[in-house]
Amino acid sequence: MNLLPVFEPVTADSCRAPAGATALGAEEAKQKAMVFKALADPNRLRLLSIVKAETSGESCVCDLTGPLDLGQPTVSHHLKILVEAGLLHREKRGTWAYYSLVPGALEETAGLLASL
Amino acid sequence: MNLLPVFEPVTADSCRAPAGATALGAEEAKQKAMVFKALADPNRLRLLSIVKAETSGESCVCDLTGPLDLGQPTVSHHLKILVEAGLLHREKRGTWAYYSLVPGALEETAGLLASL
DNA sequence: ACGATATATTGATGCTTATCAATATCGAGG
DNA sequence: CCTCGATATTGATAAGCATCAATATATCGT
Repeated sequence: MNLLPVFEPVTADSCRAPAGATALGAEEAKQKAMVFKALADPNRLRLLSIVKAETSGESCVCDLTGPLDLGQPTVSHHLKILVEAGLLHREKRGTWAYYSLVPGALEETAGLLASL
Repeated sequence: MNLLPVFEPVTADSCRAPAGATALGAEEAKQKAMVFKALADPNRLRLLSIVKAETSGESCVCDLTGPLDLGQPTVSHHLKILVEAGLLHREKRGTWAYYSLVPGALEETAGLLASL
């Protein structure tokens, strides 16, 4: 699952074109909404924040389960969503899984707002 | 409902402080998540896009119901959510309701990502 | 090979949300 | 005042989501 630009054939079924012709297409909107959906949970925002604050650039799940008041499976679930949204990168080394910010992902997401 | 900075007393119930001490607090995370929740729907993104694309800076509901494949009450509901998130401004003139982008709101939201 | 530890997956449950149909409200014009 | 048109609200329903308990998987140390 990637977030590369998706070119969408302008489905010309819209009744009229009241200056909204250049607006976001349905498919494109769905893609962008997926990223914001990943951000639309307080615990996931905190996860991102913790990973970002880590000086080493990466955190293992054991470091993330404590600060949040959540069980380990739930944290694992949230991390998966963040990875699938393209915001976090997961690397497994031995028994541990290390999560790090995908470089530029937050900036790119901020850009989604500007290009609405 | 505003989005001004909220100062939260660091609830010192976290077991340890593994460099995550400076991370997002629970209350602050909930506030930010609320804004992203408003953006986490394809149709709401399209609504924002249409309003933004309008040269006059504002759109009435009748202009917004057409392009989206949704009924009028649903569009009204989505617009309300965007207003409550501080992203859209609503002004009623006569029978019509005009929606416009809150100046700087999108940029401020983008800033939320940078300040994670 | 075995037990211990870290993480992921599954299944279930309660809560939230997107949507619509029906109705209410509110302003304009006759 | 009454009707019409535009928007909002309510109630209901179905889909989605966050969470947990239990279990599975995988890796390390002995």
